[in-house]
Amino acid sequence: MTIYRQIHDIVTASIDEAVASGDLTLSAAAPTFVVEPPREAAHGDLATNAAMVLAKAAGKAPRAIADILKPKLEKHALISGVEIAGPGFINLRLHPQIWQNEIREILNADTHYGDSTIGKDTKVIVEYVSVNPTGPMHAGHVRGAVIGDALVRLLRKAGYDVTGEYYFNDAGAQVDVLARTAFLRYREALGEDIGEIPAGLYPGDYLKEVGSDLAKRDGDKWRGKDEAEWLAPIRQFAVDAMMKMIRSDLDLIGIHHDVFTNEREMIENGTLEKVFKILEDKGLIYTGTLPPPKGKEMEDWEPVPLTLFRSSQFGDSTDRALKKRDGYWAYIMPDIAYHYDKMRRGFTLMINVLGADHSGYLERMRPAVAAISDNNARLEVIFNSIVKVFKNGEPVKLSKRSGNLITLREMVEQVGASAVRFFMLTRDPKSPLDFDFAKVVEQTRDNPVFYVQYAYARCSSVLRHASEIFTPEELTNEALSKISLDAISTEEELLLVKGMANWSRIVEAAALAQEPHRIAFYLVELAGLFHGLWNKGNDNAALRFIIADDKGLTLARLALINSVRVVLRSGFAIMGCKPLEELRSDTSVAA
RNA sequence: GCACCCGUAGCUCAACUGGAUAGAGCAUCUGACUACGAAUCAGAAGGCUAGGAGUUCGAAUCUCUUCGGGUGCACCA
Repeated sequence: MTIYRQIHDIVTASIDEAVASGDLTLSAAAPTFVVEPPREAAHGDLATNAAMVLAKAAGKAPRAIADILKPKLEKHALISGVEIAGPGFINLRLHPQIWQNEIREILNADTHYGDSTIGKDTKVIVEYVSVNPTGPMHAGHVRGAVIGDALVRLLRKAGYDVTGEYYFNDAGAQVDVLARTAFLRYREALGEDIGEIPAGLYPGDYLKEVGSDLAKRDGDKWRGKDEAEWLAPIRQFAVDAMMKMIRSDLDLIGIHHDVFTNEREMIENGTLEKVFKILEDKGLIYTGTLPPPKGKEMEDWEPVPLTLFRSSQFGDSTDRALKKRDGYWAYIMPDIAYHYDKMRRGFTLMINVLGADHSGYLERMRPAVAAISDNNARLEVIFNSIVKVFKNGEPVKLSKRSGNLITLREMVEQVGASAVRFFMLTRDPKSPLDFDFAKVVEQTRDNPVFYVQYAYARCSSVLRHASEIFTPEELTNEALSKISLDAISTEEELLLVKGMANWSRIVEAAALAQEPHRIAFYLVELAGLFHGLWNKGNDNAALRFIIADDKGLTLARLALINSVRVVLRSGFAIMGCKPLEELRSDTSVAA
């Protein structure tokens, strides 16, 4: 149990006690209150707003309620001081042993430290990347990929039952274009001069290999044949090749989805008809005419009766067409069917990570999910804004046409997977992000990636030195968790421990908010606490971690060091970054 | 026209989802290396949280509104 929860229980008990003794009368159930670290360290170790939120139900001023609770809290063994401050905050001071024990907790739990169970009854699917299989992953895809993967890891740590999924569209017009380009490359591989790739097809060289592989497999079997004959098999071949390429790109940054789902299979096995029938049975389908689109010049628009879904009953601004005028499915239908499939598989929380250019998606899909699940499943979308790429301080234009598109591979090769991942998580997904190649590898305070890695490397450095004095057996987490930690008592040391004790709260808050970037901010903060403590040792040799003539003190401080390493590793694990033991000038920040 | 997102120190961003005196880094100014790695640390200065109104014990956060920026708004995929 975390310290916060222990204290929360104690406060609850003191409220109950006050009610039982008649000191406090509540006209309603006690509302939820929080126990959290105060903004100002001078206010104590923990603070609660309990007295303030009780004010209404108790019909008393917050400070008066605090006065009633204060003596009851003071009696408690864990609490060394109680102060009432400001509008009615109750500030608590805890005995140092609490924090010393927290170090033991960390050492014992190892990277499971901070694990939570808040998600244990929720089956959640995170759909991310989902890039169409028409080319390699490029810079524009990386942010969403990293956010999605970090979210999967974060939710798992918070106890959710998580599936990370990739959904690819292998049934639309784009993959036909892919197939035609592949066919051209195939003819090229057979020795034909195909000239320039015509506009509208995919110009990239990556399809040359697909063409030659196809020639290798099938010989000249398709040459001179009608498109009707070769389109389907070559499309399949090309899509498989693209997915293979994308998966190896994703592997470069450590991303491995649990499930890959494709659109074609869903269309072919009749899911769309089935879902349509379900909506029809619910009375949500009718034939009608949509108003003309607003804000766009539509010269060829004319009112046409279409098969519509009553999505406005579920909060949409308009009903949506499910069939085109030619009677074939509208593009939204496979999406609805896909989300039906997610529901059928038992997911009650569906999170999609999408680029900000899909902002209209949520308005359309939420009603559909509500309708097919009878409001039992919730759809959330994390929109991530564009990443502006800079090289040598100059913005790099990303365009498929001009061919100067920066690939994921290029990014990873230049700065390393860990640095790419960490950097992508140093901002709220909604804000635009500048990715400057020079900045990401810069070894200064200004670069959060470096700053956190440096803290970890410093910890490791101390342990390397310590291993000259102590045996490996003396330095295991298990051994260190058993020694006396009374010596961990300076303000800076305790501040660091308090920072680490926050880890579980950060994990829970970040998971509930579905905001993995908070982990990055936390790590930077924790690294700062550590660097601060380290420098005390520069000012005063008695505060260094290794004190040659005091083995007991040194071991206690090594326990602290090890616990810092544990928490940093635990955080890195969610970020998907590899901690570095050493950062020599001849090695990169990147891992 | 409508919807969604954003607007916080000169710059880049936080603020634990309604809490106390709004915090960090960069840049500016002061200080700390016979190095458990100073690639760091300590300090100073910097704010009408875009403007206005409301909700309540309490607002950067919630509501309304004005302004400014981004994205999207088809039977396309």
